[in-house]
Amino acid sequence: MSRMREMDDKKAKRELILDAAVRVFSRRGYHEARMEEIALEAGIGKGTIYEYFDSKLTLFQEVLGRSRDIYYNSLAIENENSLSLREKIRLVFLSHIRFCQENKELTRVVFWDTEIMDEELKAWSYEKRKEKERMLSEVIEKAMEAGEIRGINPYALTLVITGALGALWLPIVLEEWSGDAESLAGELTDIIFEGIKG
Amino acid sequence: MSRMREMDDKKAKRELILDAAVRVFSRRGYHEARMEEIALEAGIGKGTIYEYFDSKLTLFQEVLGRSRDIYYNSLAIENENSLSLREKIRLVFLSHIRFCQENKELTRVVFWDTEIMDEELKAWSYEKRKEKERMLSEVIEKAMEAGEIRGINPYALTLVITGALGALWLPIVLEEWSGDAESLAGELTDIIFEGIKG
Amino acid sequence: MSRMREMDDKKAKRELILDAAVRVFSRRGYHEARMEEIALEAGIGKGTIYEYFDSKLTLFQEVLGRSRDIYYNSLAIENENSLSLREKIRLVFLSHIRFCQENKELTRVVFWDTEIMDEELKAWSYEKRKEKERMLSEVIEKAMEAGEIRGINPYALTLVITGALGALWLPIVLEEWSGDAESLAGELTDIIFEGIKG
Amino acid sequence: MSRMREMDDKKAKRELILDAAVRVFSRRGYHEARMEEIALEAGIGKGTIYEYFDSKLTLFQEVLGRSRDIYYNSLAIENENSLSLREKIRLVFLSHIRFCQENKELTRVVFWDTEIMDEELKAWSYEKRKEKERMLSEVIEKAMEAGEIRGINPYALTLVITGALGALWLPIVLEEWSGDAESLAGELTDIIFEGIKG
DNA sequence: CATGAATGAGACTTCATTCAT
DNA sequence: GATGAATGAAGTCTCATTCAT
Repeated sequence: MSRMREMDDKKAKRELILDAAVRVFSRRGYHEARMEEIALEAGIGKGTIYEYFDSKLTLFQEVLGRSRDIYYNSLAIENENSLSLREKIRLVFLSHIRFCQENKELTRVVFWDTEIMDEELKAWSYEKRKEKERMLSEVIEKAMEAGEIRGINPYALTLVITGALGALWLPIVLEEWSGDAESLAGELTDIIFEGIKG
Repeated sequence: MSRMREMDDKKAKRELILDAAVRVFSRRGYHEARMEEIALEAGIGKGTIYEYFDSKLTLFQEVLGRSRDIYYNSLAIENENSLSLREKIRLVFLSHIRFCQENKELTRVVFWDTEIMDEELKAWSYEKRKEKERMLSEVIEKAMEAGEIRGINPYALTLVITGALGALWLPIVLEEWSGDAESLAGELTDIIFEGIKG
Repeated sequence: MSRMREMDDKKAKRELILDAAVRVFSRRGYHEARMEEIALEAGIGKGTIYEYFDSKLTLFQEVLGRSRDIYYNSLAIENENSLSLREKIRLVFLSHIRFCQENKELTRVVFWDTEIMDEELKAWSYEKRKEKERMLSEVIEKAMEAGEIRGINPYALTLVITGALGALWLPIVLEEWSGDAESLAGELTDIIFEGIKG
Repeated sequence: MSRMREMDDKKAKRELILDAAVRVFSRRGYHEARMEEIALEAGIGKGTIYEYFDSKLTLFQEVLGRSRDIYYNSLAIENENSLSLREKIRLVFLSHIRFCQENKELTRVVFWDTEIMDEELKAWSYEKRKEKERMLSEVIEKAMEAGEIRGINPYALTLVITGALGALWLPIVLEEWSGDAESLAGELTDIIFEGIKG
């Protein structure tokens, strides 16, 4: 076998393992994923994984890294310098939605949260979130009827608001952001109400 | 000891364990948390936890449930029916930020994602996110200079956009949302640019 | 309270614990029995058992010892020296069957071959059995000398009798056999004396 | 390694574990037996046992089941239909004594009335005993019809025979009795057939 | 003396990783 | 190189026993 072909084989088997790992990590999360299941999914022996990856953690890091790279590449906004910001943002949203729709397993690895989640807890969690969404939607529709806000898709607004909330805890908790709450709350609300159009 | 006092003690010890558990689950995540560490943190013996909670999962469920309840109660928007939507949204943002600032450990339990996160991976993850933010900020500032958008806090806009993105994968992947990508992307962009004011 | 009364109380509580222990050991066996269940059954606190018994093993040893004493006393063949061997054997069978029928819990403790058997207990158990065999052998040899029975290996007869006794508790206690004690004792004795030859 | 050899190895290791388990269960009983001790006895690692058996209980069940099968097969009286009842009974005693003498550890596992006995095992155990009794009763009744033995209660005879068998293992295994199997079997049969009457 | 909350040694079991074949 | 049987560290949980009240 030529050295070229050998390397291709080597690369191909790595790829095989990574593909299997994406699927398994996606449906089990890191801790519930078993090396044996990944090997089985890849159709190879358990020990073979260790020929290509140092450890479970290493494998996961590569899976996560590649998945995120694929995701970020799919956003592809840097190549579109001629577009307006509006168009760029629209494109980001569009690419994101399409990526998620077309790569559910990759998406799960990239955005996965709370790994344990036995069925009871999952249901409870889901209900709580739905309740929050229902509450928000109700308030939004009332405000729309009252003419306080213009006609928009309430679900889209829900996404914007809950999204900002979800994005807002990490810098505070992990990066020790300690700015002024009043100003930030005001600025966020201002953007949502007045828009950013120049 | 009076029966009254006894019950207080019983309750107090439960509370003691829950407090310790919040701290340990917060800094380790569910799987990396060790029952022994929780006991140590609470200043009690390993077996004592099992006098108050059936299992590790049960304990975590209570910690998560209580943390979320505290969080949702802190938002407290239902009692403020007289306020305008604008004011309500501002209040939600404000409460959220203040809660996160004042209850970092609780926050971590409530919003925690991807539990493994050894230091290397955490750093890598952080860098990737920062890069995304920098990129966005740059684009935003350019658009602001060009007069395409009005003068706003770029970081606030970053939060709105990345937040919406972060909120957008779960319904697609877990709830099998399969609406039209084009319309949703358009509506989201529209909200951000035009605002929602009536 | 008088010293006399105190000692009665002390004795009464020991008795209370032993009674509870017989019931629990009988239905659970040694290893599955929980000290807490014994305390509950006795209507006292868990710690109180340790005021009267050094350990679970000690408690079991006393329960086993007393149960066996009660059993052996119920056989009561030594006081009946005037009887013929045939009548003695019939009486042993009869007493055994009646004891089993009337003391199912005690019976279970006595005959349930528990695996614990620390060295001390094993020795005690062994000695008790040997004593029973010696007694039987003596009686047999006397009867043989007296010409009441023909020349046989006394040990073999001991095996047949103690064997039948050992085989006789399980159907009574576990399968709720409730036939007529007199007839069965008679039939067994008859077989042993007359043989089964046609 | 050839697939044939592999399977032999796999089987051999199972056998290795089962052998070690017989020894350890025999000298410790179920509850006092430690998985680590079994592994040590087998000269393998603790985890290896779990490659071949699901749990400690499963392992014990197989040990007990196999031991009993070996014992029951050793009795082998069903193939000897031409023999008289007297000869059959003598053979049962003989086989039993020889089995106990030659398989002390197996014997201990078979006759040591362990308290574990989960429901499945209990049912299995009960069924096996009932089967033994049925077989004996059948043989007895046939012999009675044929006039080989006189009219007696077959159940009583069953008790005498199984009782003697049950009484016969302990002196052999624990007290290292090493008398002549032929004579003892003969003497027991003689007592049962001829009776002891002078 | 009586209690039961607290304890921690020690059991079973899992599973990432190794290594002889 | 590929394999999977073997490993043992490490985790959760139990329960006899202790001891402050």
